[in-house]
Order: sequence, then C-alpha cells, then structure tokens
Amino acid sequence: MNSFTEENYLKAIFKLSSPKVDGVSTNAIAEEIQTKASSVTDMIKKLSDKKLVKYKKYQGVHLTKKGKEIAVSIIRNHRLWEVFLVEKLAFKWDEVHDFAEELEHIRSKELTNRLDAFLEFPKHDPHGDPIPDKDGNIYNHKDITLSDLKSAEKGIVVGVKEHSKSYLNYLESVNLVLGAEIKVNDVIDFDHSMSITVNKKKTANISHQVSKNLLIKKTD
Amino acid sequence: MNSFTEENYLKAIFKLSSPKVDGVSTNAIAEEIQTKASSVTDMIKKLSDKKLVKYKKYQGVHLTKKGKEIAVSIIRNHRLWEVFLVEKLAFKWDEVHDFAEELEHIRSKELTNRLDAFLEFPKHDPHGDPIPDKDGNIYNHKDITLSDLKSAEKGIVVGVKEHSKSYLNYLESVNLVLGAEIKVNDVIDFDHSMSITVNKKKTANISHQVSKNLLIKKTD
DNA sequence: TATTATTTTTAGACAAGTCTAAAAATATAT
DNA sequence: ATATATTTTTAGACTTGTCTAAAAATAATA
Repeated sequence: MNSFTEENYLKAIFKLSSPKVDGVSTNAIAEEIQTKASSVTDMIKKLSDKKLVKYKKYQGVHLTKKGKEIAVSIIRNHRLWEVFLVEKLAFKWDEVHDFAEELEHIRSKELTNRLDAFLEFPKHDPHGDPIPDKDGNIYNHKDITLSDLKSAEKGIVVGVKEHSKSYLNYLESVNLVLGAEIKVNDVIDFDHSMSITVNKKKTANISHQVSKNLLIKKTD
Repeated sequence: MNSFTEENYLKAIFKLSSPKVDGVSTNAIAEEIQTKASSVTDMIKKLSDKKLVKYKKYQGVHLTKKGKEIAVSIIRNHRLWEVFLVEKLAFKWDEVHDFAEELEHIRSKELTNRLDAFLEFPKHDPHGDPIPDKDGNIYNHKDITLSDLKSAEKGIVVGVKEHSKSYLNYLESVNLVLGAEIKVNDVIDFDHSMSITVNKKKTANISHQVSKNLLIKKTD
C-alpha cells in the first residue's frame, strides 16, 4: 500500500508530465506539492525503489506504467467524488476540491466503479475536466477558450482552466457555470476584454484574464 | 487538527467508556486499537495535552466534553457513510465497514449534515446501530436479543451486536437482515439453540451464539 | 501483611516524512 | 572557457507514532 503522501507525489508528477517535458524537475514538484526540493528528492528515491517512477540523479523523473495507473485512478476518484458532491449533496463547484482531495485516497476499484455507476457514468467533473474511464482512458476535449471567440460568435461553457475559489466564485456571480450559453457582443482591441451575453439575458464585461481561462464549445 | 490516529484513539475510548467503568484502562485501549500498551500511554499523554481526555497516571482515562464531541462526530460520520454505501451503492452490510473507517475521518459539519439530508436522516446504520443526530444525541434502542424470545413469540430484526464479516455473512445466508420477521418455533433447553421461521417462509436452526447477538423488536 | 502477578509507565530506539544548511552537479553568462 | 547562478542532492536533525525491554505502581493471593 502507498501512503497519502506518496499518492500526492504521483498525482503531482502526472500533472506536470507532458509530451513537451522530458522528466519532471525536482523544483517543479516541490512547487506543486508546496514543500522543499530536498523533501522531493527523498520521496522520489522511495517511489523509485517501489518502481513507481524512473529516476536518474539530476535528470528529473518519469512515471512508470504502474505509477501512472495509480495517478490516473486517483484523478478518476477525485473527479467522481466532485460530481457526487455537486450533483447529490448540492455543493457549489468552488467548495468541493478539498473534500475530493481527501476522498480520492480511498482507492478501491469496486467503490470507484459503483460510485461511477451511481452517478450514471459522468464524462466530466463540475469544472469540465474529463473523468478517466475505468480502464484509465482520458478523453480531453479540444482547448478552445472564450478568448478565442470573435464578435457575434457563440459558445457554451464546458470547463475552466483555472480552479481557484475566487475565479470560480466570480464566474458563478455572472452565471458562467457549466452549460451556460455565451454570445460575444464586442471585443476591445486594446486589452482583449469583451462584452458578452449569458443565457440570452445577463450582459457582462469580461477581462482577458477571465476569458482565456474559460473553456468553450463553439455553437454554430 | 487531529490526525487519523488520534481520532481512532478517541473513538476507541468512547466505545470502551460506560457508566460501569470509571476510567478506561490502557490495556483495554491497546486491545481495541490492536497496538501495545506503551504506545497507548504515549498517545494518552498527547490527547491529555490537547485536553481531549482526562488522565491521571495508572488511573485510566476519561474523555473530556471536547473529546467526546469528536468521537461522536466520527461515529456519526461512519454510520452515515455506511448507510450511503449500502443504500446508494448497493454494497452488502458486511462489506462497508472498512470503507466507512476511512470516510469517517473527513470531518466537516457541512459535509456530514448534507450527507445526512441526502440520505433522508436515517436513524440507524445497516447494522442497526443508532446514528447520532447533528447535536450528538444518540438514541439507543433497548437491548432485546433473539435469545430472549420464547417459543411462539415473534419479532423483527433491528440490529446486530457482533459485526464480524463471517457473522453478517451467515445472517444474510438465512435471510436474517434488518427488518426480517422472525417467529420462534422451538427452543432447545440443552444448548439454547432454536428453530425459527424467517419472513413466514424459510425455517432455520439457530445456535445460541447466533441468537444472542441478534437485536430484536418484539411484535406481539 | 508479605509475596507474587498484572498493569502501566518510562527509557531508548526505529521508520516515515519533513526541514535547514552545505556540497555537488548542471546551466547560464561574460 | 571560466566564473556565476541555479538546481539538485546529501548530511544531519526533528516530529509523529510505533516498538521492546525494563522499572514502577497497583492488584491479587497466600
């Protein structure tokens, strides 16, 4: 069995891995986990002994197949519990992260799969992030943000790229939740801010900072 | 905040406390937690520093008001999650304990109360144990067991006094789950075993060991 | 009551995960 | 290419919770 701490390292490494980077750096992990680089080195050695990561001194780390499986299963758990908390317990999307952070570590295929079924196999969590299926496949939706839309174009909100409480809170205050319909009225050249209409009713002025973190599916 | 370990000690002390005993003994806690007496002494000191227990060397421990509150909230959590697992995720009553043991430590009044509401304020967990309400009140049902019934008397199953997997498994195999109707056909003087009819259909022979651990509500 | 048995506590050690401070390796800049 | 800056690792220490072995206190028994 692996400790919560080990699992959080695996999750962090998974998050920081991408085709672009060859080996996740010690400092990046330290930043992500909010700890010191020396602690990361210690833990990396432990994970390496357990064959969960591949590691050469000073060269950064890669997850092994086994390490990646664990990371993905934790992410699956996390996102399913978030759906549960929002759909069934009526929490708001900015309130669920910390609970899910604890629930995700109860790692049982049986429990996860039953929760999945109970929730009717959701494809995305309340922030629009894709939920890995029970074989660990993740289907990412293409990365169009509100800031990519031009005047008169329309779309619906499918997710967020930024998960801070203050951002989610703000979005909710202007009705920009999952599924909201957006029409772009006007884009200001100077600062890329835009005027939009939400659900054919409310009009709002949106900064570039906000629009570039809002994932959108273009409609017609 | 308190660690899982601290919380498990509080739970154990609560479980072992009763009007009968004045101070829970170190050995009893060690037995309950499955650890060594010396470890218990160490932890008791820590809990005492935190004002969660009252402790005098060699005299056993008592929970303080604050310690008892925490213990009860954990038990509330545990039992609510058990209801969730059985009612919503269709687990059987012998499968849920270990999961609940982990879920119980996510201690948030908000989360617990919403879960309670979602489950429609259940009074008992799947084993018939009472669920403390949100103010910490526990309403115990009176302690009549199947072994208290005489020939021709009837009752319905309201709980179990023994929680082992093998016992719960056995009960399920003879349909003795929560709510099952029992009629006593015959009691053997020699070993106190009895012949019963379950739900007016199945007849079973039940040992004293089994009948004395099955909580019953008498029905005329 | 004196002696033995049991329970509880102490003392010292260990593993996990963390930290600081310093050393080693790598990357950057002159 | 050499000096400087940054990143990473090591060494040693600290905390939490555990353990064993021995000492101290309490309980049981003759």
